[in-house]
Amino acid sequence: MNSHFYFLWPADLYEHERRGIYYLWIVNEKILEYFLQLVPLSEESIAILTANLEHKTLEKGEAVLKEGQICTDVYLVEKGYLRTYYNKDGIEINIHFNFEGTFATYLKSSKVGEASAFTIEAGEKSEVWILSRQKLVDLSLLYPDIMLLSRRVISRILVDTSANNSLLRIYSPAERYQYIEKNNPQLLQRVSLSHMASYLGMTRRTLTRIRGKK
Amino acid sequence: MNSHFYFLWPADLYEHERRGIYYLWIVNEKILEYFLQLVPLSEESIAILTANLEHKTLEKGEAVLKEGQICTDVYLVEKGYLRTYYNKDGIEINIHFNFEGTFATYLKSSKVGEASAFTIEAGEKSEVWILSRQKLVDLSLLYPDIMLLSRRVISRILVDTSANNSLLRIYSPAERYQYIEKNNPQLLQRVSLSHMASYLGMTRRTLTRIRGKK
DNA sequence: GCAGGTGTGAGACAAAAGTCTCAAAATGCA
DNA sequence: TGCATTTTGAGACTTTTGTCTCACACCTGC
Repeated sequence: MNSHFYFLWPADLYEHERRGIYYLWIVNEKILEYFLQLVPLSEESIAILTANLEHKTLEKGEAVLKEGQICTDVYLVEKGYLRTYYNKDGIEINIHFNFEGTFATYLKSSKVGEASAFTIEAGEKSEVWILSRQKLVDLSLLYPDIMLLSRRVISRILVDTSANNSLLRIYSPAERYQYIEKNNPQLLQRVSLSHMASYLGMTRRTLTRIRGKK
Repeated sequence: MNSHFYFLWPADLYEHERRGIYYLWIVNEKILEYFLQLVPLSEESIAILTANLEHKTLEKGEAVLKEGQICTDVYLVEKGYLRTYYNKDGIEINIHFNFEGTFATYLKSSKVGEASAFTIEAGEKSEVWILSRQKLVDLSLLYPDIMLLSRRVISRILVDTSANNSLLRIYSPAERYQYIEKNNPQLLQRVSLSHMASYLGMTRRTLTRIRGKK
């Protein structure tokens, strides 16, 4: 995709370029919806955004971001899910799971450029769309609706990741499991119990004990 | 403070009004610095912002936001500290502590208007400045630098509150204590052990055991 | 169908954390 | 200074969670 062309002269698109964008629009209808759920976008902004998305197919276990790398992109999950984990002495501790329609990135002190403490990889065979954070900033300066979108995306990521912030503090292990069972059952259906255990801040043994008691 | 006057005709301030603002500016030099650390502001924006700040002195245990209330403001701590806690069956579980120069609010799904699950009260005798979130939004539309400020404030709050997000998941109780000891020692100096315990996701007994072992 | 990898459930024991309690220490205030 | 309140440290015991282990079920590809 010749994204620079769109970036520099968005108003000057040739007809065949427009057709190209229209084609993309059809292909990524679902993805577009995810953006439009956050904020209404003009046709031009949609074209620019779509042109700047990069598609990637990930096999299970394939990483989009590895520990120590610098995270320059935002990942939007189309299919499958991304698993964010921390490696503690060879043991993976799951921090977050991103399912269809959600955004993932490594945000630390809200700056681009800090080495990631986490690895983000596909939990199952997945389709993701990659959006450069720098490009998002650049486009924000030109398009007010993209500025809004960029705020919402980052804000959504932060709210999502901190949603379970107090879970471990407030609830007992059994209560945490019940909370997920009630509020996020798809987690239990799609994520293995071993992964759930570290996500819930307990060992696999404790988790099976809780499940057994019911 | 006749904040509406400034809000509607910021450029038309009378001389004595300007003097009023100048006076405020002197009084809140420290507060102003907290804003300027986040983003450079024009003199006009500073005047508007300062005129829209409301000062409050809080006794220890006095709340700025109670569970069930709707949080419409952002609180900036000048002196003392704010304690955010969740009430679980009569037991207070501490979620966050806000010291001098930090911002507190109840952010849930980044919307204004959801009843707060937490109470925010003074942990010691405190001086706070209150800024309406709605006003921040309104001013953002008029002043680009306040728009930036508003983003930074919210983003700062989110990053701060989610900084310890993975602490409970990744570290053992003893490691959590050591982490705080190393990265946030003022917490241990100013917050009582009972409050620290629930913040660290353990009981007071466990915390004293950890401290005793050193 | 079968071999090999992956995920799961549970027993046995060890270790850690929680509960209840109370006396000592620290703090605040008149 | 002295009294009342709050905060803390720790003993004794119970309950929960973790560690190590192994057998079994379930896929998947050959």
